[in-house]
Amino acid sequence: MQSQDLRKAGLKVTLPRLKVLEILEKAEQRHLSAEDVYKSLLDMGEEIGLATVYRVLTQFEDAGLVSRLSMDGGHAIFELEDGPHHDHLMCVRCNKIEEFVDEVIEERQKQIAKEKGFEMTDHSLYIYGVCKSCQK
Amino acid sequence: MQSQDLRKAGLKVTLPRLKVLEILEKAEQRHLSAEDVYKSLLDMGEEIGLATVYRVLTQFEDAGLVSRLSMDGGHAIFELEDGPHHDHLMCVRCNKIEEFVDEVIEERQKQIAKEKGFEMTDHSLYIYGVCKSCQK
DNA sequence: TTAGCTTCTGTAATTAATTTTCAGAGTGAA
DNA sequence: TTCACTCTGAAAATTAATTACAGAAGCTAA
Repeated sequence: MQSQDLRKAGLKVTLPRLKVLEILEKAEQRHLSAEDVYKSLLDMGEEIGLATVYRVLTQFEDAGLVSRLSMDGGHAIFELEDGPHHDHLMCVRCNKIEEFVDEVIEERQKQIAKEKGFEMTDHSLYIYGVCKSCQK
Repeated sequence: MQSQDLRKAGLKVTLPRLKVLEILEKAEQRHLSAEDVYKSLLDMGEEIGLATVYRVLTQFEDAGLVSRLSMDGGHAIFELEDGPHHDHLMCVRCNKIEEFVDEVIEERQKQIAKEKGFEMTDHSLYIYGVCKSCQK
């Protein structure tokens, strides 16, 4: 029940928030820009302003429901925070994003932070390349 | 001689370009935003427009003299391309950036790209945390 | 060194993504 | 159901970065 997720996050249950959450959950591609979400809403016949989409996504981010990834070119994409931590592989041709989990790298990063005297709070790793289907 | 670097990059030798290059080379912190560079120019008494700074940095990037890093918050910082490839450790308090090189991670990344059928072209890794001097 | 073609530069306007303002509408605790 | 407080939409504002344009260098060749 999505309404519960919203309430748990300290957010009132409103139509825009329910719809945005629904889109994030049902999207076949897990990584969406604010614009993508906005377009999906229009496709669903929902009249929700772009400013509201941004607002809702930011609230979800603050609530830990989604995470924001800053892309090159100065725009952001959002993904639902379910499952465990993962990193990203991104195709430089079609912009498709794949996820992966790797313990070796996770471990090594902690190690490096420690060596440098950092108290690690987070990290972000992107591998860029040409995906299988774009290699033809 | 900096003029040589510019000419080699196919860029005419002009005052703005020389000055920007000089700042990138002499800065005590290797990671500067366009705004930072602009302010440094003003401090040096150079009357160079911000648009020119952006233009010059972009040209340097195209020429491979500097690389552009997209930060959270949608702005970019630039660093001089000397030395070997490295990744970044960033303090979430003071925004200071440290660099590190790690073969284990480099190797593992190639491995992962291969497993996923990607032809890896690049990657970017940021470890975020609180640096030693901010931990007090 | 000078002529002159080409590439720069500064100023101001423009773009793109995102955020904010403000007044009216909706939500939900009592 | 009431009512305070939060939310929303539309439009304006902000921020980072890019672009247009006309005048100002740089630099190759003579």
